[in-house]
Amino acid sequence: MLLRQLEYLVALAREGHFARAAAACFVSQPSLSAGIRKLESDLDVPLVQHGARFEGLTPEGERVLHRARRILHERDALQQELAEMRGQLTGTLRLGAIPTAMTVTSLLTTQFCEHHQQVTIELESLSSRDIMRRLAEFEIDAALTYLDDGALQGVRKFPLYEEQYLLLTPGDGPCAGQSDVSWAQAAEVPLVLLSRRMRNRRILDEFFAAESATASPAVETDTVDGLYAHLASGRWSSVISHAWLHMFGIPAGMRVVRLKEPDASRRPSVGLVVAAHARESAMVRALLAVAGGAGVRDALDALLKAHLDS
Amino acid sequence: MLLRQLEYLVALAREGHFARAAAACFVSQPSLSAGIRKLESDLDVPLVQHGARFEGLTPEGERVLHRARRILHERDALQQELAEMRGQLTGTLRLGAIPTAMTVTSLLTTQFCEHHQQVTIELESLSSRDIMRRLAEFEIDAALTYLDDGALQGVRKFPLYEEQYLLLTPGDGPCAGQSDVSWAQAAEVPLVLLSRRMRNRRILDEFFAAESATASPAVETDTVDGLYAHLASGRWSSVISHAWLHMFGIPAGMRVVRLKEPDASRRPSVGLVVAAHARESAMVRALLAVAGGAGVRDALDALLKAHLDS
DNA sequence: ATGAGCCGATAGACGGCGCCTATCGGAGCC
DNA sequence: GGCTCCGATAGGCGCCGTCTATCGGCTCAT
Repeated sequence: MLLRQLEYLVALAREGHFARAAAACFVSQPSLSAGIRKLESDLDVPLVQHGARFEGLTPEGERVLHRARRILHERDALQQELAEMRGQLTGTLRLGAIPTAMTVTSLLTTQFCEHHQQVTIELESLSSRDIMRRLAEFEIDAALTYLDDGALQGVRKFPLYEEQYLLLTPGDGPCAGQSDVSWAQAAEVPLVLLSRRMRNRRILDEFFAAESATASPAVETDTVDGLYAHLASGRWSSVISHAWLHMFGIPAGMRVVRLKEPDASRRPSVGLVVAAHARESAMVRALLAVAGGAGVRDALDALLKAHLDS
Repeated sequence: MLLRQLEYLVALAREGHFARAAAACFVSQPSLSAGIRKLESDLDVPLVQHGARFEGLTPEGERVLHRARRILHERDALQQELAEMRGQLTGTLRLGAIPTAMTVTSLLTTQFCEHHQQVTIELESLSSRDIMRRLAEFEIDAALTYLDDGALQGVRKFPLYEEQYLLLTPGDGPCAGQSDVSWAQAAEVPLVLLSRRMRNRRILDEFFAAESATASPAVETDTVDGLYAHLASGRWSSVISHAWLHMFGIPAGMRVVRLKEPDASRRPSVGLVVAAHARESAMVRALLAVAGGAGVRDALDALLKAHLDS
């Protein structure tokens, strides 16, 4: 049994396609095919359902796949550990983030890159469900997401900040002059919001519902930049997270107004999650060290204060 | 990096000797040497301190060694898992036991062998410290030892029985007719006991001390069979665990007398320990399944009752 | 129905490297 | 100084992982 063959299996399961998996492994398609068959003969068990096309793994194949991921992860951790002993981390830090947390990743990555200049970072926008899957399959090292998600199991959580909400509204709009607005008020203005499929939106809807209001956005989109793109027209308002300020600031001609919180202690917590089994990865340890000292919460709070004062 | 090379490294660390490690891997000495050097060049780090003789691993080597053991263990677990899916476990169950628990292992192994006829069992007598080391280094799957040992860390415990103590004494001796004896009384008769280095003996000494008595054995030995060998002469008595009855029974011309317990709730607990990381090993799971249903405690209790009644 | 296109398996050749046996160089020891 | 033990080196063999080229079969559209 060769580690290479395990890589083939993992790639095949990921790509669901022999030729693409081979390309991902930088080998020819026959090589990958042969590797899989060799693995099958070594383990004396069929791993893939052989047919005209790729039709998934056998039950045994799934089990082997799981083990293979663990073995390969151990190997990667070994190499990272050695790199760490040499004084510098190398390789790739693979980060995921839900779209609404994407904006703050730079607060982490810039500091991380300063400390570990040999590391390249892969940052991917993912749904919270995908984050869990990718963590479990060793395909990302860590992710930024809401921490109060019931589906977060088998992970370790590291809070970074608590989300606060602002109404971003045209300077000449009805709410622009107020020091704060209620959620019910906000529901009355023309809105652009994220899609209902997204966790951020569902949180907002809960706040609206708490004041017996319902938001009826004119536009729904599934990315934060898509949302801002619409705001630029000056026709709409939106409810934004204070964490987004640091990325886009406040578009020209607009104002932010704080949304009255029914209960400040229930601000949704956003933070890093890492697989419970990744505790011993040098890369993850380095990330957590940076995250611990990054002062994300304070930086965002200061930014919020500055924007509200202006 | 090849799995084989990791095996070489583990073997080398274990044997402390290139030629012996090679023999353990069933390869020639140059092959093992080459494998180690290849591993060093692949990882680009020296792993062994190269000198005229083997002088230990480098710090990096120790780290790699640790990872190597984990990787190889994952591989073994994979193969066991497949064997389990085929309906029968194969391979080797590697068990350790402290000498005083050695006698009861057969209660587990016989049942285990019945359920899993393809599995061979390696049973080794080990000190409790060695048990911890071997578990950590993936060299044994599980072990029988005292569970109230402070050094038991990073393991999962599964109690099997609580040790009760008996005075095994010549039929014509002073205590033979009594229904029970105190520890102070027992300290007065000529004794054969286990060595002070052994945990069982230290437990006995605590019981003696609780009655302000001190045992002064005429003979100390470090194996249970060595102890029984002396008892055969009919000159000595000994304090035995009730678990030993099932192995040696009661030698001809001798009697067992129960030792009065100051506090029955403080009987030392004996059980299985497995490495915390071994939870997902098919072999370990099978062992625990057998151990759970073996009724070791009841079997030993019944045996004790039978011998005391006779 | 038939041909185009995609997918995975097969054939055959090349080359790396893991393994062997045989031997060497060096350290420690009577 | 010779003996012994240990690990490194030399050189050859053979397996197998890799490649390119091609085949067989399925799906789908014309």
